[in-house]
Amino acid sequence: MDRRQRKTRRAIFDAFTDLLSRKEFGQITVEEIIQRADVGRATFYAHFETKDFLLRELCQELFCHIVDAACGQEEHRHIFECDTHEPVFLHLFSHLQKNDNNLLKLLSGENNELFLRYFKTELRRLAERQLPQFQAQKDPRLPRDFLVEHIAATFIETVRWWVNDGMRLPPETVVEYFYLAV
Amino acid sequence: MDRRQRKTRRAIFDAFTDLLSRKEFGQITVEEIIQRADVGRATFYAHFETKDFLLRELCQELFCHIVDAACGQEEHRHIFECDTHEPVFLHLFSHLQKNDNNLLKLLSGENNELFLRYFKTELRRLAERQLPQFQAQKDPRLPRDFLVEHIAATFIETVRWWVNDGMRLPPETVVEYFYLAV
DNA sequence: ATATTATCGAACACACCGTTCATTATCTAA
DNA sequence: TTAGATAATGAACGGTGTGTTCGATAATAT
Repeated sequence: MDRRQRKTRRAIFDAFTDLLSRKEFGQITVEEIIQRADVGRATFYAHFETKDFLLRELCQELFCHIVDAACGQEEHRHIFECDTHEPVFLHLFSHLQKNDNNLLKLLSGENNELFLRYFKTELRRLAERQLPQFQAQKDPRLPRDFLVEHIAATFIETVRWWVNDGMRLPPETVVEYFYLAV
Repeated sequence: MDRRQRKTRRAIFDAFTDLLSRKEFGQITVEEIIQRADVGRATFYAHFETKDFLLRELCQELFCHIVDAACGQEEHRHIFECDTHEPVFLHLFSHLQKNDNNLLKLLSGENNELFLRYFKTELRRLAERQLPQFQAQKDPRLPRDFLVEHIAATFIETVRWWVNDGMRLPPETVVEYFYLAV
């Protein structure tokens, strides 16, 4: 990939995450992004079809890494610090607490449908892998897909609750709540 | 209230729910609403500050009724059919299945943050009332507000799962899944 | 019957979107 | 190192939707 492309791409990503830390996704305009990134309007659209695609790519970068790291698939570069040998979900909570990237604010924000969809998609993948561990505790009458959905949703709600509270609790406590709830 | 006001208000509500059954909330424009409602632009804004406020009022009408009916508080008019003596959550599922009003499509749609917030707010109210029934089954270490949040979220996710599946299952089965999951 | 109040309709300024294009800068491969 | 390819620039454009304004008109209440 051309160095010029990499540079503008990074500039846009940086400007975007910076803006995300200040205001709602829905309130952010392409105008603002390109101004902060110091990039031409046409250039932005040469890289991303719309604002939504920008978010999608950002999320994919983050979630894919987090979940794959949690699964012990170390094929991705480690931009984030993490300790791979903790139990999976604890690892996730730690990871989220360590390198927030301002993305978690999306969880408690207003117009974050897209963000949550991407997050949930990755969590479903994870829940699928970890399913036996939960099936053991739960009633066998529950349909498999229902259970997967439930685990993913409960995880997200737990994170949301945690974030709204300012992430004061240590990951060890939160993961305990998660396991007690789910 | 002036009969004219009631008429336009109803016209707008009708046009809006009609549109909701066809397309995403985010894709609906004020333009479309007033055209379908056959109402002047200025008139719309005389009634509702924005599109979001319109949704809010619609949701409040529906959810307040449903939850209050479920709680046995019969102070509201009964626009919807319902059988008040079933257990609360079963009652809710039945209610949702009976008079969909196209609102449930919002649960599985794309840009429904607002709708979900209103729904969840009402469900928290309900969960608060029903809390003892759940606390008995759950570990006492779980913080009260965490548990309330968890119940509300699990209910919504259950409904969402049900709706996405075409609401094929009878309310009795769904409520069983809900109780097994939560 | 009259004063009030809602609606109309047309226009307005505004904000943002996504695209186009000619020009300039930067890269890559020979 | 140079020639050809590729990317970024900047300015402008048409389009769509928003929310507001205002005088004129029609329905309502008392």
